Amino acid sequence: MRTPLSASTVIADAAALADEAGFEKVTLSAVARRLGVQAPSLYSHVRDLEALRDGVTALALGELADLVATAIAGRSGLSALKAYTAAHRAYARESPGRWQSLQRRAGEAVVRSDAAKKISAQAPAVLRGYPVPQAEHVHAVRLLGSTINGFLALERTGNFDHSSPAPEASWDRTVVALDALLRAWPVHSRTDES
Amino acid sequence: MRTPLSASTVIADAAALADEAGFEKVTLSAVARRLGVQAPSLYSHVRDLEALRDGVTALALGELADLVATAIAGRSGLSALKAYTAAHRAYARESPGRWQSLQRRAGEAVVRSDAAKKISAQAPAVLRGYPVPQAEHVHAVRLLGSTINGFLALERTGNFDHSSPAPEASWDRTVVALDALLRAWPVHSRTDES
DNA sequence: GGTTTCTGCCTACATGATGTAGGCTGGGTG
DNA sequence: CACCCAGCCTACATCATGTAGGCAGAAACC
Repeated sequence: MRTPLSASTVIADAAALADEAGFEKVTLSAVARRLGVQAPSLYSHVRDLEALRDGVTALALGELADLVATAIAGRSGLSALKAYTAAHRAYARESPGRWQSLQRRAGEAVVRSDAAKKISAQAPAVLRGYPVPQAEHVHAVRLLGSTINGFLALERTGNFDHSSPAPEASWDRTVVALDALLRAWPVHSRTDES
Repeated sequence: MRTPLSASTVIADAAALADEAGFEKVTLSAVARRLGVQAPSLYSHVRDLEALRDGVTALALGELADLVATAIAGRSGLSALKAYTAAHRAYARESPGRWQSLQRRAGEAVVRSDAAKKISAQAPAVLRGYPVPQAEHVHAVRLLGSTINGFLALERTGNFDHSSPAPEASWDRTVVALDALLRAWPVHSRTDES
């Protein structure tokens, strides 16, 4: 073979396969076929199937972190929120398999990765433009993540296919609603009960 | 064997296996082992693996629809919203594998099932207690579903494990936030741009 | 009551996936 | 020039899906 395989080559090809056929179709034999080698050859570069999948997850995490970072740089408030959400949605649309790879419990190594740290610092950064008290940041971040990921997941699994209008409009409404929610957050930040 | 197998027996056992080991572990051979029969025997009751999984999804859809129906009966406003969300969360916690089976694109038969129709009528029912204009119902329903499913998915995949406090508190905040959002909805229902 | 039929699980098999063990080869190094 | 070893290979064990066809026992029919 011209260029020798490497862990990153294999993982990159797995990611491409995921985007084309869905993350659940990522298989050592399929990747081997695409690379024109025999399946056992891959085990020198990747420990096992789980490691391959985790590799794709780590790759996707890094890519998404970079995209979001560029998108929200120099923005705040609604502008930052729109950029943040749009970046997530764009990634989910353009790299569906990679995005899928993020919707699962990944190995410890991935969870501890720099990309993971970077990503989890981005939502709080967006929140800085809103009057959400520090103590409430966790909750706001979780709400934000839940809504965004949830919307993209439902859209992807076809949950919105049997009602009109197109998800597009609902997405815009959702972002605006989140903005309103964050701007009005103090209202809900009572410390007694919930 | 004492009692002969049937489609429902097989699917029920698959659902039990899903709750114990995760939906992705639902396999014809595993179910056959649990039932004490040989794998090919199952093909008389279930067309193939996809049909088995769809069966579990349909089962879960029906169970969840019933639980939610009981929960929201006779309630409205925040009370209905709390019941609606709590029922979803309880189902996700107590039947994790069945809940997982709902987070995927299911076959046409499942989508067209009565249970599916029933479920998709429940969120609009909760909305009746809120001043959301009819034309905006779709968007509100989608937002509601996105946030609830998204939260449960992130919680399940361990996204909240590395920050405190426990998801519990964020969940309550989220429900309250959704209530506030729905009560204030008219504010966002401008028809011009988004 | 005996024969027939049919239902429901069986064995046998083809295919394709994961993962292990160990062999072969060609390009870089003493 | 000989050696070595990195990197891919073949061979194999195991387990999953799905098909084909066999067999046995209970129900149905004469």
